[in-house]
Amino acid sequence: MERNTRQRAAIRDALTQAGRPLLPLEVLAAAQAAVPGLGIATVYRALKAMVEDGEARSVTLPGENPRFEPTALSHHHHFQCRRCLRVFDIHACPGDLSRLAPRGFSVEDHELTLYGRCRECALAGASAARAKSGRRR
Amino acid sequence: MERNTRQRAAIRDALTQAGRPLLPLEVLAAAQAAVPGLGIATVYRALKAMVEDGEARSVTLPGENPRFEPTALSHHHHFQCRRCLRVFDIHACPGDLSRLAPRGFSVEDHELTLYGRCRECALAGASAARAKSGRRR
DNA sequence: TTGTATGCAAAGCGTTTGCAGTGAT
DNA sequence: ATCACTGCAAACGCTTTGCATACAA
Repeated sequence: MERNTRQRAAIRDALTQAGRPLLPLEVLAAAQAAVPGLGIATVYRALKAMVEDGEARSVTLPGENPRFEPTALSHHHHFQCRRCLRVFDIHACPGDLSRLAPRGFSVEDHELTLYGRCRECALAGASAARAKSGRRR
Repeated sequence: MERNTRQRAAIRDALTQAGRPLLPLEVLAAAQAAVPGLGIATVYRALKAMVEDGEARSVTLPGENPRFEPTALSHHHHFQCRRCLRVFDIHACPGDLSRLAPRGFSVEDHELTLYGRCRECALAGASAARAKSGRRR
């Protein structure tokens, strides 16, 4: 039977309060605020258990280690900024994509990641370009 | 300057002839047909160089190690079968997705993965009740 | 009391790197 | 003759696991 420990509560809270997918080390850091002695192995074990229970899922972007997020979130996608590398949740969806698959294939699910610049980095890049070229937008 | 060695030729051939993204170990196995003594470190180094040259790119699916494919392929996406876990190329694209991003965000690119059943596994699943004859590969 | 959960340290695994020898130019 | 490339093995970083202890139930 599964037990309610301070550690698991802290880990669960860290995930739900983040608002973005977290790396195991980020979960550790956040949860250690509530449980100082928390070890990384416990984080991995708890995350694994939560994924198996369908309580959490992992999100893996190319070249990055897996991040974790609560499954409770409604269907959504991700945006990674190529400048600051942060990952954002996107609460929009292209909808049904089954028409893209070859005939005979059945599509059950999809995952979409957008790449580009987040608002902050788009502004930073724009002003950098302005300064460099000596022109204004 | 970059040199043309048997090893790199074999690795490049393995990638271009596969028709699907390959794991480093799969590249090694395929390329060893041409260069028996080939080492895994050489594969990693060659793949890294090819990615930096824009000749190849890596594809990472959740819970899987990175796979590699030639960049020469036109823009496409991937389909992973949840039964046989094989990854297929999809030569279709939902098109412009910039409307999905929050305001202020600029979208430069996107990556899409569909999940479901490939043709074979869809058929196998349908007949699984009467015969346990599901074949992979 | 019973047995799961925890923390620590060691082990695993995929990937990277140092080094001396090899081979393309 | 250079000097990038290669193979081997050691090193690395992230993740998992073995084990003795702590603590929910």
